[in-house]
Amino acid sequence: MLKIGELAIQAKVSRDTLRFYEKHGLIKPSNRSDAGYRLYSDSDIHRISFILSAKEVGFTLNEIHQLLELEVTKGQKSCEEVKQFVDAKITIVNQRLTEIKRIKKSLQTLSNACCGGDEPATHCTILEALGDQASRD
Amino acid sequence: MLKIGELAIQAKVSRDTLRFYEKHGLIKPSNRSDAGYRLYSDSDIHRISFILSAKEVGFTLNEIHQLLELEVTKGQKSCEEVKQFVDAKITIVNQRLTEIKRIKKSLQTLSNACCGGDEPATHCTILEALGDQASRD
DNA sequence: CTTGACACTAGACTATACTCCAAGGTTTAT
DNA sequence: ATAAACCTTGGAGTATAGTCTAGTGTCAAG
Repeated sequence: MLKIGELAIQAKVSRDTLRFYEKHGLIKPSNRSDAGYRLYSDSDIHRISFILSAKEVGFTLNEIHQLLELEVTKGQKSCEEVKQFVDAKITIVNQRLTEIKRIKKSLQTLSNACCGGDEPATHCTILEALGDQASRD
Repeated sequence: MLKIGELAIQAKVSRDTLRFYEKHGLIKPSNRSDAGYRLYSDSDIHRISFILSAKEVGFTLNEIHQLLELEVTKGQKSCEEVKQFVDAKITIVNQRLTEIKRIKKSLQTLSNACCGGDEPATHCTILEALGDQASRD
């Protein structure tokens, strides 16, 4: 059982963020101490790690909440409903994946094409680097 | 030369968003009509498309501004400086790429593993799906 | 047995990225 | 020539995701 400060360190977020996530239904302490202190289990570290990953990938806390809710609605939602919801998310993730690869490529073009030595960056613009790809649209 | 409403349609953003981006230095109309109307060139469509892509990938408007600024600082920043800045962004993009693949995989696990027919989604939780991967950390 | 580090709640404040509104001027189609 | 549809600015309002403060309570070490 971890107190909020301990979990905060493990999960690399602030205590306030943990309380904020709780207020918005994303996490819930396993129980409370006599004094009312939140007590978390180790599995909460993974839960928060998931929240942070999903956030990084561009999901809002609301969407993440829905994803985590799938756990809670056990037996209430039919499998097909869950599948449809998740498949919709996969579509979004795929789009984002395409987009991020495009950006990565142009950043790499920019990084590679621009330097020989300490020359001024006369031709270094992302839009030029991206231009190679834009013409492929 | 496009008026703001025309550009808005082409770039699939609102007029307000275009004015907002201008206020924050991300775009600038090529010139103004006699009446003070903003007039944009076709290249602005690509610029906005870049902004939207970069945003989707998780860059803030501030970071995007910096990326676009590389164009403006021609000859003032040495190539090495630009390269370092861009390489730092590539590192971030790579991290995000890893993260998004991880999430995608667990969403797919969730989608595949959970359904045979209309069974209740008893074992459908992302955290379980993610667990397979978490154990590989 | 008190001091310092930590916990609690409630609510105010911040940053980011829009989005909407008011009050007016311009353009265009009928 | 007039109404609809567009443009202008400035400023207010919204949603998201925290972050900070105040006032108070708890616990562990010296």
